[in-house]
Amino acid sequence: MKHLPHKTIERLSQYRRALLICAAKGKAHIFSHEIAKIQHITPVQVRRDIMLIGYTGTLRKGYNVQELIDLIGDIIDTKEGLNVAIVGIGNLGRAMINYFNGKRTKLSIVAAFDSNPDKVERAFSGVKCYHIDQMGEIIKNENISIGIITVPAGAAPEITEKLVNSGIKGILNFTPKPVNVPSRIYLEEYDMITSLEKIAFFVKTHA
Amino acid sequence: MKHLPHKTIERLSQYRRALLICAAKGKAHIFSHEIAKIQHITPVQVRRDIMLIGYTGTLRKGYNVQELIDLIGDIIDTKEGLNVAIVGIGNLGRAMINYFNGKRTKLSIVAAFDSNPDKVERAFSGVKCYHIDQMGEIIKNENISIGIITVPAGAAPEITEKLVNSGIKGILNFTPKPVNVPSRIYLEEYDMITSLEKIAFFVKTHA
DNA sequence: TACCCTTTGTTAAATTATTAACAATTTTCT
DNA sequence: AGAAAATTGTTAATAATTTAACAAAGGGTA
Repeated sequence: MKHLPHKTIERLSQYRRALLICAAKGKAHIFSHEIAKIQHITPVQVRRDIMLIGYTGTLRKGYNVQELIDLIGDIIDTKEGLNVAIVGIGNLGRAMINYFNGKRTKLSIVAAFDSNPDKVERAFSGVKCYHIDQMGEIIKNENISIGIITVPAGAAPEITEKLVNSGIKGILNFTPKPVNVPSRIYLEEYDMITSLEKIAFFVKTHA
Repeated sequence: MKHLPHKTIERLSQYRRALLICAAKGKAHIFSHEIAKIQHITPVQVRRDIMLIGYTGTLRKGYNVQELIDLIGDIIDTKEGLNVAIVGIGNLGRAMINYFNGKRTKLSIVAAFDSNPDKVERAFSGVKCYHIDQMGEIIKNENISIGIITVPAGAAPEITEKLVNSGIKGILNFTPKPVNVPSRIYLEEYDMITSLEKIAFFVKTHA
């Protein structure tokens, strides 16, 4: 299989989540237009994405829900799963942990870090919190490959550097401050304010 | 001015934030490559975005920081500002409120809603929480145009419907469940799990 | 002055992403 | 059997986005 576009990867993740819900309801097959409806996109796009991963449905029944779930899993997940750490146990950090607890996934948050002594050595929704200075050690011992940054913006560069030095492979930065990482590390950044300002712009102009 | 691309709007919001920091440091002028460095993009893209909004820098000094901030404000903000409500006072909802409190911006979170009686009538970081049943009334009285959904996924469709019926203009949905809105309403959705799974994929394939 | 360096503004090209179009296939109905 | 309807898979077309290329301008310097 050749390159899968970034956007396709994102949609596959979302298809899988929708499919898992369908599977739980006992639905065995699904049509492209049904998936499309759930995700507010076009059926063509769904078929195209599915084509790109080399799966084939049947003409009258559509796609086999479980097969598609499994195939997307083969593409996105690693067999053993990946371990995740969260840095910064504020409201956002706790939200992430809670968010994850329900889901069954190949990604597990296995450690948290914070600089506040009141938080270290405590567990948050089952995830133990360590002091930031222990980051290098824990990340290596626990084989953690992804770090989520949910600290205040000012601390982001320093935390990023620590994560990079600890041998992390991917980073999700939720602070509004863009951070720099070596090109071997995959970086994703999301900024809530930007999302809101974008909505504001379109509300304003569409009015 | 003609259509500004979505991506340009997102970047303008980010440029402005970077520029505000520069201005606070007393920097009066900035080059496209400096902005680009901060945002990890190319200088050409910065110049192109700035061209699209009709601003012009000077050849030897670059762009005037304050002028650019003001112009981006003219584009993104409304003069009087927009009011925002947050629905669901869990960790994520509180994170959003805290996030906003520091920033000076034309968007203000003026109300929160929750179904938990222990939370209603309380204030969270200065934002008063009402019962969900009061949504229609409060949104009209407070002239709220944007709603942020931070409830558990299962409740998302019902909350969305209430927001729509209350006359909201834009929605930011943080639940993993895609919601349906009439086309007159601007909808933005963000799903943390998708972001993480995307990172996982690239960590896996880039290894 | 004449040349070099830097930076903007902008057009053109390339790339990426989405949408349209449609042949092929299977089922259902008459 | 033959026609009609629905759906997939795929190629072609379109649209959106990014990147490249480069002329023009200004300032420094020998």
